[in-house]
Amino acid sequence: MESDQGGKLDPVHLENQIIQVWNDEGSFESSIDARRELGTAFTFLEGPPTANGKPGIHHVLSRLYKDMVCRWKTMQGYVVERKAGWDTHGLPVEIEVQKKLDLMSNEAIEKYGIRKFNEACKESVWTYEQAWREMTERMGFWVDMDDPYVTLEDDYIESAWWSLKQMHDKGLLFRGHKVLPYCPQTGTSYSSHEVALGYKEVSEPSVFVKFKLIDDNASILAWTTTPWTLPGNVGLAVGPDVDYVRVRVLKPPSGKWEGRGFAEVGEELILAKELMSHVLRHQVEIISEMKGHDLRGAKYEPLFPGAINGKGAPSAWTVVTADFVTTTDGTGIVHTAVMYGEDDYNLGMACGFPAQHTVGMDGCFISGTHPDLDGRYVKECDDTIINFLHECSALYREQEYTHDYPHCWRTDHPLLYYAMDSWFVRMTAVRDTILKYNDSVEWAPPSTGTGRMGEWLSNLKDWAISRERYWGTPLPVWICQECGLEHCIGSRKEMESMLTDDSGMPAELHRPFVDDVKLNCPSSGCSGVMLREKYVMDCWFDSGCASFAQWHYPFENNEKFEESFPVDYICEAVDQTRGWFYSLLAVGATVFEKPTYRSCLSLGHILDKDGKKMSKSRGNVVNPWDHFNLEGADAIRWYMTTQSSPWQPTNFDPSGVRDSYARMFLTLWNVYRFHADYAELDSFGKSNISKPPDIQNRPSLDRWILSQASATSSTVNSLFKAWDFHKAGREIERFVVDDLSNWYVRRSRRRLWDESESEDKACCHHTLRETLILVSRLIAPISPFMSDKIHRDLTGTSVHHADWPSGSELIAPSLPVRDLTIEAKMNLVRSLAETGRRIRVESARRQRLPCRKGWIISDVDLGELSEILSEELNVISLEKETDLERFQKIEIRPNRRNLGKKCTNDLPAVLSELSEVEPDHFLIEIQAGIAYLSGYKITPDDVEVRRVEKDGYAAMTIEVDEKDVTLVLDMSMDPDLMSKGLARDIIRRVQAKRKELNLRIEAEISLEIALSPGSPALAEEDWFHILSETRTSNGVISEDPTSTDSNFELDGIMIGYSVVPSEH
RNA sequence: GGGCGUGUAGCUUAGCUUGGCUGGAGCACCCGGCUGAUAACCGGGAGGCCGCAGGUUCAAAUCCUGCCAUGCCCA
Repeated sequence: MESDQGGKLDPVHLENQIIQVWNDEGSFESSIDARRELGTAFTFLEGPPTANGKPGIHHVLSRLYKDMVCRWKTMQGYVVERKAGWDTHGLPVEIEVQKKLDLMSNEAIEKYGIRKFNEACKESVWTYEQAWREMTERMGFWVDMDDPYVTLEDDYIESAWWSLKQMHDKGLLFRGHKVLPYCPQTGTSYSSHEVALGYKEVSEPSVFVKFKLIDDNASILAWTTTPWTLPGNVGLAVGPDVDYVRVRVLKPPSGKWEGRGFAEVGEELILAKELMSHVLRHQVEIISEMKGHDLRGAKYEPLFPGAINGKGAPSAWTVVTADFVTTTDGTGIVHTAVMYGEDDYNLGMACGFPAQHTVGMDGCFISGTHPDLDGRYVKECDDTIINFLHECSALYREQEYTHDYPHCWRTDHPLLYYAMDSWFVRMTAVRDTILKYNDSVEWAPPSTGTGRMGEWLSNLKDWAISRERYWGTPLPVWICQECGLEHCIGSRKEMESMLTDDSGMPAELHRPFVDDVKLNCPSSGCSGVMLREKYVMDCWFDSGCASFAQWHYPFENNEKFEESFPVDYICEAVDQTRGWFYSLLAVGATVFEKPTYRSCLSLGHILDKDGKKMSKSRGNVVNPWDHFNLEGADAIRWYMTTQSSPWQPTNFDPSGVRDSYARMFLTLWNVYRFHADYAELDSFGKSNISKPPDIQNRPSLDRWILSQASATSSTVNSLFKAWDFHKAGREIERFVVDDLSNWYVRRSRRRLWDESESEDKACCHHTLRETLILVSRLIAPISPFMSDKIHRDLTGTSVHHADWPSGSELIAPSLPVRDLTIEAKMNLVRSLAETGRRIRVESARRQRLPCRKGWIISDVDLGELSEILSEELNVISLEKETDLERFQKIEIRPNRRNLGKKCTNDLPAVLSELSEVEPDHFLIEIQAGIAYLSGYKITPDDVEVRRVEKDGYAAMTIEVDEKDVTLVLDMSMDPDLMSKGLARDIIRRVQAKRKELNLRIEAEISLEIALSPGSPALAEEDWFHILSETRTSNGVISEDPTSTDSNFELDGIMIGYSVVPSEH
């Protein structure tokens, strides 16, 4: 045990020492193994971070809550294995490498070589692995980083392949299109993240186009901001319940007509009624009105005949209804080109429109679209198209339109929404199941599950899982070049069995190696060769497989997987709702027909102190090491836990970490040091602990703190169960600071000064030790370092191997019994002690100056606690009293409003007389109706009667448990009290000096006190008290306070003192 | 543009589900006290258009609508 008495806490040193101990002892592993005999697992699944970014303070948050719950569950007796994981695939990695190698297009990557490119990606993935490991260890997150799952490993990929095959075999995997923002210059489609990088405000031509109906002389008016999509037009969408009108042009336009386009007098147009004034520039008459669904099925002439082959698609070039049509802009009729808009594509699929491209992957019109357009870049054709429309009388108006439009962040070209070939998992087929599974998850907070996740799931769309990228899990689908058979490979073994003679097993399960693998077509009678679809998979698919792929299931560890699925607990920030939280549920529902997890804690984000998101570009990312190296990890963890609920977005305040350190850990540490120092003096160590005295036989102060500790433990357990970790932390902090430090230890200090062995001292040692052990267990999940230091010093074992005090299903509770009576009494005592201090402030009587007497007017019997209270109040005797009026007198005060009306000009005289009457007597006269002042009759309405303390008393009444309790203090003064007060002031100064001189508690001193002639007389008894309290072996009283080393003023009188350590 | 959150004292926040006491804490600040008790503690003070604007109600920080700011997700 350390013996640096008065030594300062060095949290960084303490924590690093504990880390060393954990490493030396293998504490993490043994904390798991020690629970195996109970045999109940609590399974945690680590959401894999990517190690190609530097870890920031926001990463500490999720790792904290992962760790906290796992430690807590371990203490409850569960076997909690924690395998680390790394997410290693995906677009961000590619972008990083592309930037580094200056490969700004797919063409450039392929020219550079996929193999070399992917090698660079693989390397890049580990850039910050070391930084992550160090952060993880330093913050005390116990997770097995030596045997992590890694999504780029062949074993992991094989498991992912296996799961995709399960989906394929269930008929859930299909080929379709997905409309994505696409840059023809770089040949890549973009994620929303990348799209967000490139929004720009642009002005472009928009056009109102007349679609001539067949067998009717009217035209339907539609509007588009992308004229280049018009050749691909195959339908017009109207809102089923929107009101439309058919109008006839009456006159040529009156005002100035800008740009191309026109309408003849007598021409008939159809558009939404609400938008007539917006759109039309002619005077018209309404011929008829109709709803959108009345227009359904109307056929019209294609603008670009031959651009799209409408064979076998009877719905092509007809009017259809769609719910997404609104009348907020345009004409209320939406031009639909299946391949160039998400709504368009979905509508096209639903209506059976032909799904054909008019634009190639190079961004140019496909040959056969129109002689003037073929082979030209679409964004350069706006003018040609508008001219063409004008010439064939299909243009009503053109209009410049300004809007935000996404541009390529690399080349600055406008992106095209483009239907890319894509592979999908048919999530729509399992929507109801997955909703049901979601309901079974215990979400914290519940609103993330019902709201954000529920909302998302009920609008579930098919999952586009293929990406035209390079660095990722390759899509394991091969297609026969002869018969078109699609085959999904589910294992390396299966692949090997189907290899063609001229192809071998790939060096690894990545591009470009798997691209070269050719397979024999398995369908009978076909001898075709199968080639792989050259896609990689969405990296969310990777992480969605974590529950089984981390174990290489089903190729290995089947038992391990089966007993850990569904997992009990996952925890990530709320942005993972549509990310990992979803992909886990999606894979679980489709492959295993089970929810993947039972409970999910979704955390709020950490923002900077101004509520702004932390980002590298803003430069407001907080480096966790700034605090690891200052207040320590415990303080950061405590701050994060207690600051707000886990799901509340929190503004990170560095001074909050400091506060947590100062208030919680410094206080706890000093309580612990107090115990440790005296335990050492008394040889009360872990090796020779006497049998603890029965709690019932300990002093009431001890019974009280143990009862409070017990109450706190139960509360904390309930709060943990309800995911209210913040409230639990605050409750522990309140207990440690208010109950333990500021009351129990302060009140017990004197008990341990006693140098002789006593029963009372033994009780105090035991009580403090037991309470500290309990506290260290309660805080262990939140702050694993200091809790372990204290627990180890007190018991010789790690707190992380200890049992949670109460509320476990596996372990019997171990709490001291509650004593509600003593809790209530102590509560009263503490309230009265505070009341006493307030009385003294109001009566200007120093705390150190004792009062002769105090009285409590209450029916509660404080018993032995009465002694504590009299010391706190600094009264020589404290008595119980029933008669409050004994200390009171009445005062009669004028009611100026009433008296003023009655007496007007005589009021001053009346008031003067009133101030001189004898209140008791005058009150009787008022009540009898015979009271007169200056000839005016005084009624009860004219005065206010108040009860106040008699001179020499001060009192205050408080309410405790709905009952009034009054404290009265005797304010009288005499030489004896003055002497005692003086003695106490001297003691306090001398003690401060002893501390300043850094004297050991038992060190003796020589003391000189210099009392000025005017100072209160110091009684002999009080002088002896000073000598003994300050451990003075040689004391003198002199008269000249200016000749001593130090002096102070008391009520205007100078007092001097000199402290000299005695030689040994 | 759509969905889901957040907005309370200089800072960090409780209260909002279920409307009703004087909107409660902590830090920082000021005054006082206490201390062999620490960057601690106690008493008191100052500091609030509870984001803004409407509405419902006898009564709104709380319920409803719109707007603003901010964050996440989706476009």
